[in-house]
Amino acid sequence: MARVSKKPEVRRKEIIDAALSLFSEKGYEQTAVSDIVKKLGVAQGTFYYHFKTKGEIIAAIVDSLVIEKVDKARELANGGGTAKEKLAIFLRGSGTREAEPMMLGFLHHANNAFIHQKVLVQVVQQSVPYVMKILEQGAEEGTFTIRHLQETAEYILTGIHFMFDPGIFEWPEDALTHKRSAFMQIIERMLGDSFAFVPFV
Amino acid sequence: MARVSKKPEVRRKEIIDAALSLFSEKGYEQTAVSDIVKKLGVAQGTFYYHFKTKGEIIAAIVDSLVIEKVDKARELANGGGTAKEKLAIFLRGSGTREAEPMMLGFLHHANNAFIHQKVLVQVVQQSVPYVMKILEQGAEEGTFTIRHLQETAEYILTGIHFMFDPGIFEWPEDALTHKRSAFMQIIERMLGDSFAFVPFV
DNA sequence: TTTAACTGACTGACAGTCAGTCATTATAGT
DNA sequence: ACTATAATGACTGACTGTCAGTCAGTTAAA
Repeated sequence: MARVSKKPEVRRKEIIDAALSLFSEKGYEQTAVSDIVKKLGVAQGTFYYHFKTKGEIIAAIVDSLVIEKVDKARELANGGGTAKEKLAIFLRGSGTREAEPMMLGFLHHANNAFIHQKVLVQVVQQSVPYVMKILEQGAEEGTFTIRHLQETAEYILTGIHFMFDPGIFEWPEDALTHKRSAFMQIIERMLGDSFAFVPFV
Repeated sequence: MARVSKKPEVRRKEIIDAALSLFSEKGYEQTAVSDIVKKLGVAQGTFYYHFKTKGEIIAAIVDSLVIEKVDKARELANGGGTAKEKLAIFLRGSGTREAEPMMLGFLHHANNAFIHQKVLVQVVQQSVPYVMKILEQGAEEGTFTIRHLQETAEYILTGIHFMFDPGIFEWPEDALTHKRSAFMQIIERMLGDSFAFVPFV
């Protein structure tokens, strides 16, 4: 075969892209390394020159997904607006078809559940500081009163990322809108948002 | 080989038990069907006489785990005590070493993440009615005031089962006690528990 | 000339198959 | 009641196809 040498970074990216596309179609388990290299027109050894195992390619994909999602949380926390607005945006943008670059089909394939879970746990844990920042801002603005800052942030993130992820809980499409607004209200009360809820004492 | 015929229910149970024990040691992926039948001293065909695929044995295991956990929620909901007490018991009993029969080692093996997830989702969804019942009781007792009954139950269950499951989030042992009590307080406020929290208005 | 990227045939392990075996149980003939 | 015979269904184990991972050797580029 006509042999082409490329810089490792370039080849790695090619391999990752091809893998991602196949994982989206067939799922991780159902995609053979031989499928990936066939799609690229390289030998199987090439794959193993750049990646130690088939699983290692997942680590690479997971990392890039996590970074992307956590970045959004950071930007939101550091951007402008009231805490309440930021939180609403955060909720609105979760569990939707958009937001994902092209990984959507890949992550939500039933066979990739465990990768999905890894991503979510990482995203939740790494986003905690940014949500805490938003909550602190809300406290300063007088909108929120919070006792357990970190745990509250963790719990909100868990709700957003696990409950509203279409790959975990598969809520019917029409129930989602209602669920999301209910969730927003529940969280507002959790945050002691005095403008959102007056207890009936 | 000396051939022994047994009733399918008996054989199935034998196979499930052997599989469970091996999954605990080595994980699901790392256990070959040939390992399972070797342990039992039967032929490989016997396995495939009783189960269509290797994966099917998981469905059987998952089902029995789910039933067991959901049963506990139902008993709690139908038993005696105030709603607040019941909720406390529910929180206390989650994410601990005990409570599990022998599946512990099996579910928390890193290689079984996806089975674990299936169990959790099923448990959450099937427990919702029982937690709702507890919340309704709390409303009647005047302890709780709740707007979105179902969503609140879903969110509480998600918190309990995902956040506090040692196989998903791996919190350090000493942080757990504090986290659990913080979680209880967050939930009490979420439920508008007027005896637990007075907003600083 | 050296080195780093690449090759592709090969290996071992595994999930799943299948044609056939044997123990058990039901039925019929005496 | 007491066998012979048939039918059933649990069980066998050698076999197949597929796949992750290996490695000794090849070639393009620096």
